[in-house]
Amino acid sequence: MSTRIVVADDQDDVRIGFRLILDSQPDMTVVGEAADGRRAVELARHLRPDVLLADIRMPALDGLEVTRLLAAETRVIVVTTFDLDEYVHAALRNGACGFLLKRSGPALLVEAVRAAMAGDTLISPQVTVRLLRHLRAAAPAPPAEPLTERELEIARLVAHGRTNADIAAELTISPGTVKTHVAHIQRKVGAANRVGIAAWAWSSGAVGGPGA
Amino acid sequence: MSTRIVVADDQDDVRIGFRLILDSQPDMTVVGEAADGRRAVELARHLRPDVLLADIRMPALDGLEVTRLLAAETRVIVVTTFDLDEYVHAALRNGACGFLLKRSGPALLVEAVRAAMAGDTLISPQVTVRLLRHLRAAAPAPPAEPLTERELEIARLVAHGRTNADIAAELTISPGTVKTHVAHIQRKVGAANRVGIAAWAWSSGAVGGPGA
DNA sequence: GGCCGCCTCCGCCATACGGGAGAGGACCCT
DNA sequence: AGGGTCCTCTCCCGTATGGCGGAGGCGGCC
Repeated sequence: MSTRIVVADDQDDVRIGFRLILDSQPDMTVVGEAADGRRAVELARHLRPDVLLADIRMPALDGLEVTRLLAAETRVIVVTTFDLDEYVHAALRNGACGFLLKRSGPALLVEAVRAAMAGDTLISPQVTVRLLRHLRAAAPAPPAEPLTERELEIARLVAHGRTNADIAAELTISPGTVKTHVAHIQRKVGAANRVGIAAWAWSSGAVGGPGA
Repeated sequence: MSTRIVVADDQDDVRIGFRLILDSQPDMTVVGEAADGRRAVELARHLRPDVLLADIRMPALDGLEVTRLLAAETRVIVVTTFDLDEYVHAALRNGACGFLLKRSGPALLVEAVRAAMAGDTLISPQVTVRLLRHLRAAAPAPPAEPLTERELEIARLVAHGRTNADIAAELTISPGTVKTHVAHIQRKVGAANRVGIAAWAWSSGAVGGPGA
């Protein structure tokens, strides 16, 4: 069974190029093309392809909107020429299963389709490097002094907005003890108040991020 | 000029496989192999390859440590069988230029090397999907009521640990006004206190995250 | 003109928080 | 046995915060 693909892009030559690349794969078939966003949605709903490749800049409906509308029913890979941060985030937030730059080359295009089929997400390396800037930026700001296990535990609770009394109850210790821990954490991470602890925890990945 | 590569992995067959794949590329040459981390560092410092492929689980020194030691001088792509979150973050934090699962296949291996050479970062699609979990999870939690511009501005400042007086000074308004805004924000996002606002802001992408 | 949302400001009061200092017990390592 | 780290708890005090209600000015919309 071949992977059925729809290509949506307002430029004829791009669609032709994609079709050429994908059809040359033994297990992939381009079953439809759309030149604007509205048509892309119609086509996807009608043909029910396994994967939709959607350009961002399209008439009628842009690729990000198309992604939002179709994410629940079709795997959408967003393709674009411009690696603007807003695009990447909007695309992934809207449920895209991949983000490709047109200049990434045929091999990655094919791999992105395979990844999407497997339920994974391939992002162009040029884009990934920008996505990770935040993560890298967070790295050089680890606490000068590392937190102990208990402190980390409390820091996480603080970061979720729990009060000292709250935390004390949860850990079955005295509120005073929580205050002591919080004070230590503040000193260690250089926070002026508990919100500073929250900011540190969220930005350094101690919570919320994959680290949680 | 061919891309010079060193492969570090304690399993013979893995090294052989990588060498086979990479040497079959016209523009890539494996110039050395190491079976443990210490040897990998020595080899990299001696041969000065363009790219080092490093397994995580190795004797003497694991791939994450190797990455940390060499990141400044060599492009390191971390390769592993296990897509544990801690691995990914540690690797990228330590300066890796790529993160590959061994089961990702030859095409991605080659692409990862090319990406590293171009200063980009390729991450296995299987891993990316986990990296993005929090980003996706953040989307379905928008505030029931949307914040006004002013409120969003203040929410961001709150999320960074600023006090009301602080914020008032920055925006040249009265501290009382800030309190009013904060109270409104709390009600809208359903936070019991200002740290709850911070948690909302960080997790929903209003600040810090890619959304900022 | 009237309605409404937004931003701005005011006061009062109870509570949570942050700073500082001190201290005992459990555990580990030397 | 002694030193170290970590967790636990206590007291005091000043400030920041959160909850309450009220109010005026401004701009857009009907």
